[in-house]
Amino acid sequence: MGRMPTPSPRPGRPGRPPRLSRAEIVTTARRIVDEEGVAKLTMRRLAREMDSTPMALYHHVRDKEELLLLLLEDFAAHAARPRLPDDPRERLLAAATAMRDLLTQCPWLVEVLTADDLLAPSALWYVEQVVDAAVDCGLTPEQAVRAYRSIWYYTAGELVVRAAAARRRAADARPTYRERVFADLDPAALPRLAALGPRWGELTAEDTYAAGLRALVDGLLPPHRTGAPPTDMDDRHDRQDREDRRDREDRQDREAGE
Amino acid sequence: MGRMPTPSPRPGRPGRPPRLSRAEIVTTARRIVDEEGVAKLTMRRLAREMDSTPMALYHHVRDKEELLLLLLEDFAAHAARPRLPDDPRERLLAAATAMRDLLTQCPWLVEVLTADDLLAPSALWYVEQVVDAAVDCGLTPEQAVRAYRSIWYYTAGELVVRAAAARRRAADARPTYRERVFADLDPAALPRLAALGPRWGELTAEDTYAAGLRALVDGLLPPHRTGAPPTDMDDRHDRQDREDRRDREDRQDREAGE
DNA sequence: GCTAGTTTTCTTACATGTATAAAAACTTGG
DNA sequence: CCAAGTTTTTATACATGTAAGAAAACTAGC
Repeated sequence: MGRMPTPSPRPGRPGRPPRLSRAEIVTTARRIVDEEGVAKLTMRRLAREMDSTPMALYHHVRDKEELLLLLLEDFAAHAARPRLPDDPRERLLAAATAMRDLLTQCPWLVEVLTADDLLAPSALWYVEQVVDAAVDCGLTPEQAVRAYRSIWYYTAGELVVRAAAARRRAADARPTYRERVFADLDPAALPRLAALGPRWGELTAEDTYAAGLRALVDGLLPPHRTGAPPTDMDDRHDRQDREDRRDREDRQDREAGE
Repeated sequence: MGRMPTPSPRPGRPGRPPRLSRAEIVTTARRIVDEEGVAKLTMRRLAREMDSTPMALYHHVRDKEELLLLLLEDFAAHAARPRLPDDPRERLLAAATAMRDLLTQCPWLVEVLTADDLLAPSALWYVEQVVDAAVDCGLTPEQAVRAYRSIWYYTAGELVVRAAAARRRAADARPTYRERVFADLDPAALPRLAALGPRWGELTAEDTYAAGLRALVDGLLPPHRTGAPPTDMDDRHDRQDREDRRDREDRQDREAGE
C-alpha cells in the first residue's frame, strides 16, 4: 500500500530513502497493543502490519526491548501530569502515586522493568518531583536520591508482583505450585502462615500500595513537625503553606501543557 | 550412558519406567547454572546433558519457569538459616536481610520474580519469620501480612532493578538510551536531576537496601517503646524475655539443621 | 503369549527474537 | 550515463520454548 514514508525525507540525504520511521513504528505498535494486548505485539506481526519485513524494523529500533521503552515514552509523554499538592510530604506521596498509576496502565511495562532501572525520559518528571519534594522535606540532594531509590524499588516491586499475579490469573486459573504450597503448610514449622491459611489469598489481593508508601516515606523523612500527632490523623487538607510555593506552581504550570 | 533411572522405580507401577526424575533434572540444571551461568541453561542443553530429549523434560516439569522455581527451592532448602536476634524489630530486619542475601545469590531469580509473587516453599521460612516478628512488634496478623508485603515489594524491586543493572553492565557497556537520556537533561524542566547530573550514576550504584529497609520498617511498625533511645543503641543482649521465647528458639534450632 | 491400559519418551513442527549478509534505492562526483 | 558510497530493506538462517501426537516400554487380565 502506498504510505507516505515521512513528510520530509530530508531531500539531500544519500542512501535508500526510508519507508519506515521510529514514529510510525511506535504508533503501529501502540495500536496493536491497545487493540489486542501486548502479547500480540511481535516483530513479525508489526512488520506485516506495516507492509514490511521484521528485520527492517531493526534499523529503527535496537531490539524489542527498546521498542517497548519507546512505547512507554510515548505513553508517558501523552499522559496528563497531575496537579501536585503544596505540602512537600504530600507532594512526594502524590508524585509517587501518580507515577505508579501511570505505570499501572502500561501492560508492556513488566517486560521493560526487568531491563532498565529508570524509565522513559518523559517519566523523569515524576522522578524530579519526588526528589524535589524530598529535598523540600529537609533531605540533602544525596539523601533525596536515596529516598527516591527506595521508593522506586518499592514501586517497581509492587508493579512486577501485581502484574505477575494478574498474568497468572489470566492464564486460565492453573492451580500450580504456589497454591499447592500454601495448601499444605506445616503448622509446626510455619505457625503464622499456617494460621493465616486461606486468608493469605485475600490479603495478598488487597491494594496496599498507598499504605506501604506512606509508611516508607514516614521512615525516610525526618519526623513530622506538625502540631499534635495523635489528633491529626486525617488533616491532609490543611495546607501549611510554609515556603516557596509560588515558584513551584509557576514551574508546574509551565510544564503542565500537553 | 547407563544411569540409574532412580533407586526405586516403584515396582508394581504400570507404564514405561521413567529415565528422568525431577530431582535429577534439578541437579543437572543446577550444575549447568553453577558452571556456566543461567544463560546456558536451555531445555535442549539440559536434555542433551542427560542423554534425553527436550520434550521428555516436560513430563517432569510444567515449563522452564517451574524449573527455575525448583532451582530456587533447591537452593533455599540447602542454604543455612541464620540465627536471628531476639528483639522482634531486629529480628524482622535480620530476617528480611537474610532473605535478600539468599536471593541475591540466585542469578536465575530475576526471571522467576516476574512470574510469582511468592517463593519456593523453603523460602517461606523467611516469610514466617518476618510475619512473626511483626506480630511480636505489636501488629495484628493482618497488619503483619500487609507489612510483609510491603517489605517484599521493596525487596523484589531492589533485586529486579539491581539484576537488570548488572546485566546491562555485563552486556559490554552499550551506551544505550538511559545514558543518552541522562546526558542531556533539560535543567529548566528537571532542575534537581540536572543538578545531580553525573553523580546520579554513582548514587544509584550504592547499596542502600539496609537503609531503605530500616526506614520502611520504621514506618510500618508502631513507634519504638524502648526506654531511652540514645542509651540503648546496642542492647541486643539484654533479653527482655517477654514471651514464649523458648518456644521460638526450640523451633529454630530444630530447623537449623541443613 | 496376547491384548488393553498406562506412563514416559521421542519426533516433528511452529512461532518467536534476532544475527548475517546480500540486495535495493538513493546521492554525489566524474 | 556510470562508478563509488551510503542508507534502508530483504532473504536466509539459527536458537529458543513448547504444542501435538506418535511411539516405546512397561503392568495387569485373559
